[in-house]
Order: sequence, then structure tokens, then C-alpha cells
Amino acid sequence: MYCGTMAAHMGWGIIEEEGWRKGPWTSEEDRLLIEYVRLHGEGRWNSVARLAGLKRNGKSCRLRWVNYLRPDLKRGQITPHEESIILELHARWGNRWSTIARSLPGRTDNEIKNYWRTHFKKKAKVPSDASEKAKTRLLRRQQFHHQQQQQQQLQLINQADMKRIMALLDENDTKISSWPPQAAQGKQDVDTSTIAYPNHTSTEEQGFFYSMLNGNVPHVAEASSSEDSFLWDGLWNLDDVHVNFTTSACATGKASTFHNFVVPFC
DNA sequence: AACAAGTGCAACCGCTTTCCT
DNA sequence: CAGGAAAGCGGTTGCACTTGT
Repeated sequence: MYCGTMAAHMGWGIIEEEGWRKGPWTSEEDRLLIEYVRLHGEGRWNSVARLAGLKRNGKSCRLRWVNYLRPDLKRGQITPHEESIILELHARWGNRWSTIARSLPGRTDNEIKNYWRTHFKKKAKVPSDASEKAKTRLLRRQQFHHQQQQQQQLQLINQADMKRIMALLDENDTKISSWPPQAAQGKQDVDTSTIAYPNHTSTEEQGFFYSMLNGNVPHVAEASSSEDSFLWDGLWNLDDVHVNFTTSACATGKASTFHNFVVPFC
């Protein structure tokens, strides 16, 4: 990490304003912050300076932790999958980076925001094939969604199938613990009232869930590594057929299990 | 080889929202 | 309920690095 040396060489970062350090963090500061969080947990950021001996304000500490030091952060490049998710969610929500970030565990709002600005802002002028396709998909999805709304949620899951799914999930909980591969994992605050469920009337689109009903979970688990693109294409298709899953089904108390394999955003 | 332009990303700023007293 | 503090969020900046000429 060059920041430490940069701070040392450039001088900025050593500048103090009202007693607070600014600029790039040094490895020693990182160490102090990590130690602080280990001992006291996240939050109370304004206490960090006092308790950890850091000359940084709370805001700076929080940002450093959230964007850089958190152990659950995913390093490395944004994958094509994540890119498509970002595209989708940005089309839906606009610049609500933190909301988008919640659907991409291990990625920060700052990271996504930077990625968007550097990759898609310029692409917006000369659209790439990928972004064009994503937009086309989105349009189709929105059209379909509109149709679905007009149908007044006619295709709700029936309780018998739901019970079978839940029973299978109980059986296979460990098998699918690594599924879905990225986005849904670690998500704690799924809005269970909007969980999508495939269309019962179309065998093509309900394929995945009927695989579940037939006990084909291991295939899904295998897909989590090398075949995740296949799997995620499947998830997008689930969204395409977007049938609202009523809150009554969630009221079974299985939502916490169920949300492990639903689309990572609603 | 030297310079300019472009890119990526960490960090800051200011505003808004949420929490606490 | 009101006001202040803390946390969260999106926008912006600035610098090192990379690429093109």
C-alpha cells in the first residue's frame, strides 16, 4: 500500500486540522483501528480517537473501517456478474450506492460508486454490448413486471408446494449453505414480503424451483463456484417471471432459511 | 525517453437521517 | 416533542499509476 509512503513523502496526511489528522492512513493507524474494533466493536466512532489513541475523527475512522479494513470485504476486481447486478440495481434505484452495496456482500458503496463512475459513466456515451444487453433485459423485465402487476398476483405459490420446499430446505440446509454464490450470502435484511417465486404455470421458468422440489439441491451447490454465471442467469430469469410471494408464506417462520436462496434484492 | 492524458481509488466534504437524552 | 450528537450517504477531490503519443 503506497499511502503510508505517500503520506511520508508528500507531507499531506500529516497535516493536522483542529487536532485531527487527515489524508492517507498509515499501517500503524490501521492497526490501532482494527484493534479498537476488535475490542469495542463497530460504532461509537467518535470514541476511537480517545480510546485507540488515533488522531482521526470518528467519520474518518468509520470510513476507513467500512471501506477498507472490514474483514468481510471482498478484494479484487468486480466480476461480470457483479457488474450486471450493479447495472440492474442502478437502473432500478439510481445512485443509491449503499442500497446497491447491500446486494453485493463484500463490496462497499464507495467501491461500487467508483466502479460505476469509471466504467459506466463513460460507457453511457458509447454503450458496450454488455451494458446494452443489460438495459434491454431490464426493459423486457419491466414490461413483464408490468404485465404481472396487471394480473393481480394471480399466480401465488400454493401452500402445499411451499411446505415441500421448506422441508427440502431443512434437509439440505448445509448443502445450500454456500448458495447463492455471492449476493445473497450474508444479507440479513431481506424484505421477505417481496421474495420472488417462479411462475407455476410455466414449466420452463419454474425449472429451478422444481429442481428444488425434486431434491436436486446438490447440483445447485456445485454451481456455486464455477457455474455461478449459469446460476445467476437463472436468478435473473426468476426475476423475469417475478411472481410475488405473499407474506403469508413468510409467516411460516422459515423466511430466514428461505431468503438464503431468493434473489438478493427485491 | 519524456511528456500528456486517462484511469482507479482512497479519502474528504457537506448534507440528511437516525438515535439518544 | 425538541434539540443535539452520531451515523450514514452521495458527491467530489486529489494523487499515484498506466497508457498513449
